[in-house]
Amino acid sequence: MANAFVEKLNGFARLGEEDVAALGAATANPRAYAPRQDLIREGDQPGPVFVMLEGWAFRYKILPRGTRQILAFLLPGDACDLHNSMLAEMDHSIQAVTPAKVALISRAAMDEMMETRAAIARAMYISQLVDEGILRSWIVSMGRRSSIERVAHLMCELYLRAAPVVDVEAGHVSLPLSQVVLADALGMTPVHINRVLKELRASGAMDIRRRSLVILDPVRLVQTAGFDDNYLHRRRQQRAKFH
Amino acid sequence: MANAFVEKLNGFARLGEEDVAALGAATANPRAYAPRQDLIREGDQPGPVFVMLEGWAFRYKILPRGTRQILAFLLPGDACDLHNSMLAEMDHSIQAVTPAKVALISRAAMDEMMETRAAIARAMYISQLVDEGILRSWIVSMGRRSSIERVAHLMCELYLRAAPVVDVEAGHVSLPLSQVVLADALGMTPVHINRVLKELRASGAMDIRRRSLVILDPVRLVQTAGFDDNYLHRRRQQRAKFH
DNA sequence: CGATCTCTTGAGTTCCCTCAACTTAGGTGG
DNA sequence: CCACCTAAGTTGAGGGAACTCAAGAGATCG
Repeated sequence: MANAFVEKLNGFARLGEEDVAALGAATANPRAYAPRQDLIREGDQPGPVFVMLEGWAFRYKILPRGTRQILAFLLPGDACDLHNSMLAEMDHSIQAVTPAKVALISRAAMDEMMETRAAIARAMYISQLVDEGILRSWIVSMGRRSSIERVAHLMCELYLRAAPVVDVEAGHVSLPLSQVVLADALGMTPVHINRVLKELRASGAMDIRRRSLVILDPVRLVQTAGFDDNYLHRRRQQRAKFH
Repeated sequence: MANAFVEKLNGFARLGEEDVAALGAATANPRAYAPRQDLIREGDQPGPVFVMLEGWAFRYKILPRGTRQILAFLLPGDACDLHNSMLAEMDHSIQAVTPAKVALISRAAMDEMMETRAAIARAMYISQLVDEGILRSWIVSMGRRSSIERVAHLMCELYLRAAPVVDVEAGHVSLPLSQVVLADALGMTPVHINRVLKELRASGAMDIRRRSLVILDPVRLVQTAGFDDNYLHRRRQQRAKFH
């Protein structure tokens, strides 16, 4: 398979050879970003579509008081909002977590692909709907789940999203997120995240060590999270399973 | 102006006469919904695009434990996800708050409009981006704002969104949301919402009486909310001001 | 091999929740 | 038009989840 982007889109709509070729060409010259480097900042004028080929990134926003809220994680294969360039300015920033390779597809090239390649267009739209579903699931988590449920839920989400695109062996997936990052994503403090992780570890459900996530007891984890994968709309996909 | 939908889209892209006519035709036969009636339920197969012409609704999700999280408010002029019909099933439900008039635009009719009417397509895409921005701002609120900031922020958002489409006189706008609904939207309990509203009332920033929102001190409200309207992307719009 | 970031643990505090009772408003039928 | 009924709003008291502050241990890197 050419790259994570192609792989992901192919999970949403059956791509033909020409589609794959077009996507391959569009992502042929990725740009490298260092950890903590911003791909784009709040207030910037949106330009090309970003496509993560390697590495992780996140969308985030800094509040007046200096606190940070992470809004989404971008994994290999994920693309940033298709039509963003229609807006006058970004309302949030995007930053690399790990060293990352990111393809920049110009507005014109993207438009052309969307017009001439129906399968790609379809896959991109579905992908965007899924991203929105994830946003909504985060709102649900923050609003109505306890901290332990919230952490467990995010781990379920990230496991299922990461499994198809990174090296994974039986419930073991690399998770390059510090506790500070997790805290800012889940609306908690790093101190409390630490205690929750300890608790999840103690319960035997999962373990996070050296930046990798090991799901020891999938059933228990899904149960404590109250996790239902319907919002990821993985019908057509080579669904990763919990173990 | 024909209706709230036309008015809203015209705020995002300059519509021509033919565009307005096409939108008018597409929304000519709205369906009526009663308060608490679901427009569509989680698990249903998505069909036509919903367009709110009159009344308020919200997206929501019920958790296994029976708690509810509201994910977004739909005001007159708002449309539900353009490409939703590509998904196999809804991952959340939508319910009317007030008596509502809702146009149902079939997938085919919508596709045709998007293809032939560039201004409409552009406005719809921008509208969707703004909706996503609102989702993200809710995540920020839930994650990093105190309860009083959260309430104040939602009031700012709803005031600016409602002002263009409903009867409003100098900081006074009708707000048909019970405290239970507000609580489920903000991830709090009705009891606490009540106390926060009392506090906001006492501070002189705003008042909610008989289902209407009165913004008494816009500056103070915006300040306590830490509100910045950039995420609503109202550049081209007949921007409602706070008073 | 010091400097810095990340993680861990403890102690005390606060914000928001739970439970419970009461008041007010709105709507319906007698 | 009032009597009743139910939904919505209000207030108090007590408890608990998560926060703040603080300090030390463990990694990671130039």
